[in-house]
Amino acid sequence: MDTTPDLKTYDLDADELRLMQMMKALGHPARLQIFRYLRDNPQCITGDLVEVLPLAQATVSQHLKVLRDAGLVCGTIEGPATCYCLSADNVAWFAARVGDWFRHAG
Amino acid sequence: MDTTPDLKTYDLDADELRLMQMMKALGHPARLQIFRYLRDNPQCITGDLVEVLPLAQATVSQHLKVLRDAGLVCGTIEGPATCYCLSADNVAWFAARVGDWFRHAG
DNA sequence: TCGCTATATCGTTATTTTACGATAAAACGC
DNA sequence: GCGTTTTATCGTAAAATAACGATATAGCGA
Repeated sequence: MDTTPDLKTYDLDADELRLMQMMKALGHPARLQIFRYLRDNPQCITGDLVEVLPLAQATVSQHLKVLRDAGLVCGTIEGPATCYCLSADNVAWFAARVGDWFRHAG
Repeated sequence: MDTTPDLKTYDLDADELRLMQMMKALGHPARLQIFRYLRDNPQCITGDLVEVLPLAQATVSQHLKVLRDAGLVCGTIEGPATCYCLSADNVAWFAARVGDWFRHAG
């Protein structure tokens, strides 16, 4: 007899989950602002972002973690501060994948 | 004297807000699955999606509303059912905008 | 008209997210 | 070592989201 459970298998694969996580990360105004700031001001530190955004330092740090976990941003310790920049490869992957996924969809 | 309030003006413009809303809408597994299904199966009805997804009918309908509000999907009444398909123009806009926004960012 | 089908919306609960102040952790100058 | 600076993390409260069953709406056929 068949022991395989009757699961619905209309699932997302690993790449699609990654894509989804990135879109979820960017689907918040503060995080899109952070992303834009890093795009326009490479190599800035957390304090620069705190100054620009209407949010507490803890909140900005939390949003940075979401962007880091999504792989869109990386921070390197620079003395007492942390220097952030976009993760070029992953951002390029994101842009390319969105192109593949959506461009010929309409 | 200066009566303008000292607002932080590092805001998102209308296009960026629209982009954000679209990414937010797609940043959920069920909605990305719905989008993919509509991409691969144009002109399907709500019931088809309910059959494929492990969610109740009400929940699928709610997700469809989010996608509609984001402008990614449109539904037209087709007899007793509703026929859904991707909003070609807006999806193309999304793909193009992501390209602009992210491609030369890394 | 009376069901029957398909779907949207309502009302509610559980979960997740967001935001903050307070507190740790780490690097540097003195 | 001792402050100072900068940032991450913790703990928590408020708000938003996700999911469901139940109900309303609308079209079509008998």
